[in-house]
Amino acid sequence: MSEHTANESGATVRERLRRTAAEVFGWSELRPGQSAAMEAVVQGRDALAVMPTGAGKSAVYQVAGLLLPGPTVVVSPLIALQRDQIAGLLGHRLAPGAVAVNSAQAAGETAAAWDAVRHGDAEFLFLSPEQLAKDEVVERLAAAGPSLFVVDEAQCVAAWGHDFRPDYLRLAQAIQRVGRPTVLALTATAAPPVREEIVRRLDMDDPAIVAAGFDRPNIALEVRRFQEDTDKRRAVVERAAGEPKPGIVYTATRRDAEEYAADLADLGLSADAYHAGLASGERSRVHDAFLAGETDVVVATSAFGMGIDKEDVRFVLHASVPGSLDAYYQEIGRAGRDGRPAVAVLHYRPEDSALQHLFARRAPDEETLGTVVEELHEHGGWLPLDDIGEGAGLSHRRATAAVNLLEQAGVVRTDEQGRVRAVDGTTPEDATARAAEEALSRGRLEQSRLEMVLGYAEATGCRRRFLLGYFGEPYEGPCDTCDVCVPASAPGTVVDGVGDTEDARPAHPAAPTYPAGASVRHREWGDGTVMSEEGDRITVLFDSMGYRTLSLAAIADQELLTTREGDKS
DNA sequence: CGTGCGGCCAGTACTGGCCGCACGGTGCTGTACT
Repeated sequence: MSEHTANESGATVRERLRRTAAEVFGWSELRPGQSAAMEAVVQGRDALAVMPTGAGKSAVYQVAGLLLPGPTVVVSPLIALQRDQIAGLLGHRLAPGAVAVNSAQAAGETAAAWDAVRHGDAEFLFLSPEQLAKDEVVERLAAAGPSLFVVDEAQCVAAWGHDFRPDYLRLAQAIQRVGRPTVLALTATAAPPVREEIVRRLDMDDPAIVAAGFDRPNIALEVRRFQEDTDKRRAVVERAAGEPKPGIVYTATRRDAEEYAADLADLGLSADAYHAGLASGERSRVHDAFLAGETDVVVATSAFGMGIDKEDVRFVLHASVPGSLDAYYQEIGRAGRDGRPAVAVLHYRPEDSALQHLFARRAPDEETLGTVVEELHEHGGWLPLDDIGEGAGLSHRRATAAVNLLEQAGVVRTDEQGRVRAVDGTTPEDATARAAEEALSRGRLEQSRLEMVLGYAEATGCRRRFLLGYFGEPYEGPCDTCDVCVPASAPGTVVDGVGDTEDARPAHPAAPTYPAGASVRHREWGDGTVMSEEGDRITVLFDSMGYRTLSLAAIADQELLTTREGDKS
């Protein structure tokens, strides 16, 4: 970053951003969230922007990247998303070059991309986190001197980094190695603890946090509870058939996706299944047909979603509970982007949460952990990550996941060259035990996230208030567009003066309350932050225990909670 | 943790029920073959 940008006044920066947005991209005005995030990064400050899709997240790095001297690196989880972003950029006549480096393109294309970056012909370089695990890629990038490092879909850091795509948890090291450019993390959905985790994992420095409003008032919220699996299935199919099209049905398993799609097709609807087990050709066909408006319903696992930029989705049904409200809000957020009425219905059977429990609690692979620990202690010095577990035949992914866990447990360190070693004074037994404890604590947090989903499903108060509270947004309610505020028996025919409505609202007791955002301390569970208040219960996010719901009566009786003065940082 | 499927038995000629076991989600990558 040059002196000249660092010394600019906010007003001058705002003006330059405004001009660039207008001249290069043709955007006549910037939204408050967009310009706040742009201003921060142009002035060299890290930023995390939590903005709903459609609020123009990409514009933040597109405009800011142009005002900073070096190239902009954009880490994106899917190659298809990288393509979309590049196509979007190249669509603007005056926009600078944008290239990608990934395994799906020919070697010649990759070589040309690096040339363009080296010669300053490409302002934007798109990469997966896995690319940054390669020394060669890191070295080339470092030589290009990037000024801005963007992590798009940053919720992936928290959601995928721990086991599925462990290179997400090594981005912080990669950022250091390419010269520590300013870091910009972008996501559509992230509850406060997820934001905190993104900031911590990317090692962001006092970031500006820009969070636009979460509420999507045109999406009606509904939960239906079932005892029997067959009743639930019938309800899902009937609902999907009955609602205006197009829509998405989310299932927990690939098999369910296939079965529901077949059931809907039997009713004469154009319905496609979508999941990661399909051939890639079929996946693109389903994806493209849906975007083109040729499909009534896509029935999918969580594989379907990122990159679905479709305005007129009228419903998102869940045939089974998702693993977190973060995932849930992300998925239902694909409905009603045109601002017209849409509906999100969660079909809930308590038994269905078993699968998500399993995913949340999955223990780390102890054998891999043992192998990695042994290797590091035997070697003693700094070891390139890819050499670890090589003899034992561990995949890059498994070895990286184990190293990440050990690093989080504080028994392993990484140097400037991306090599790792055991921290002095730790024994192998110690290392394994602490890593296991770390994994256990993470499992507890994951489980508490699932508990919040069940809390939402069984909420007796306004669902919108519950959801928004989870994302740290105070909301009074009633919303008049959820099944609690407007009972389903009389849709659209709410009569004024119905006695129940008044009674359903929480009383306002004279006793001390715990407003959302208050810092509290529990006798046993330590420090936490109040997330939401519903009726006679509050939900608190504890630093070490995850989410817990407490009854106000029990708190009062046993003097469980004290309010902490001031705020933790 | 819950579900579905294959195997088995019982004991009747087609089906029904029980037991035990395997399986369950998300994508990048590089390499070996056609």
